[in-house]
Amino acid sequence: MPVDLELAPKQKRANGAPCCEPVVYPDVDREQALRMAEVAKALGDPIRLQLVDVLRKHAGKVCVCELVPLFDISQSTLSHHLGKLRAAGIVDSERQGLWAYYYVIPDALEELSAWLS
Amino acid sequence: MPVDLELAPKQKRANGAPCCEPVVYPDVDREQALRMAEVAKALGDPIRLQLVDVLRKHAGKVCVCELVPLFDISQSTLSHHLGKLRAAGIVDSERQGLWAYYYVIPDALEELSAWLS
DNA sequence: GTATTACATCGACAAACGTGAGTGTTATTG
DNA sequence: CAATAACACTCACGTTTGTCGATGTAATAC
Repeated sequence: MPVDLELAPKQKRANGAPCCEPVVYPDVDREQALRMAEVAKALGDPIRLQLVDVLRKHAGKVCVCELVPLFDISQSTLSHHLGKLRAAGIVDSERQGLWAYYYVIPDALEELSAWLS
Repeated sequence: MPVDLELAPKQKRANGAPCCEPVVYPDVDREQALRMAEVAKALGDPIRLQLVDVLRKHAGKVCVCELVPLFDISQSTLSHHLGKLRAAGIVDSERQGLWAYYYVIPDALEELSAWLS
């Protein structure tokens, strides 16, 4: 919201004097920021974002062989993206014979989602 | 939610036959994915995430000179991060004499936030 | 006018990234 | 058994990233 608080009428500080006193501080500490940024970074690729979208909407376990034809990338690149999502703690997978099934880890997106709301 | 739908009992496809028919599709189209991934990517760095946190919570325009002492990075690096946030359409700035004031663009995070919820 | 401050931009660097071709591993089919 | 499918992993590549020091630009203070 463009509240347009008073823009503190600053003055150039005297030689060597400290600049503006900071009057605002982050509510989110470094630890939280690291966790949420890791999740956001993993979502920061359109293919990975669509992957998560598919997995979330399906709300079950999806075979990689169903994901491959949805995207215009090679199988190895898709595997790489799934690996990134797993490394970020967003998804996990389960082997079943020849097939691998991926699913979204419940609550993995919650902290970021809550912060954004 | 770990609904654990039936894991379709796949069978190895015959030589040359198409693999699994995809039964799931993304709800989010390519355009949306590109927009949201751009925002997520910009939030995918802990310093930028904290920057956005400060600017959002303050709900007004914040002078760069107040932001610099909050983080353990050089002024030029901070400027670089603010530039990235601006390029992603998350923040904008306003010059006032020697000082620059940054603020979050209303609704810039809305699409991503809604998708995550 | 001169000195100095606030901020953005440039140049450089190592590290990480997205991508595909190729390879390896394991399981299934026949 | 042999052939082959599904998937992850390795290697190589060009691109992007985060970082800092140095420089540029514009405005203020004296």
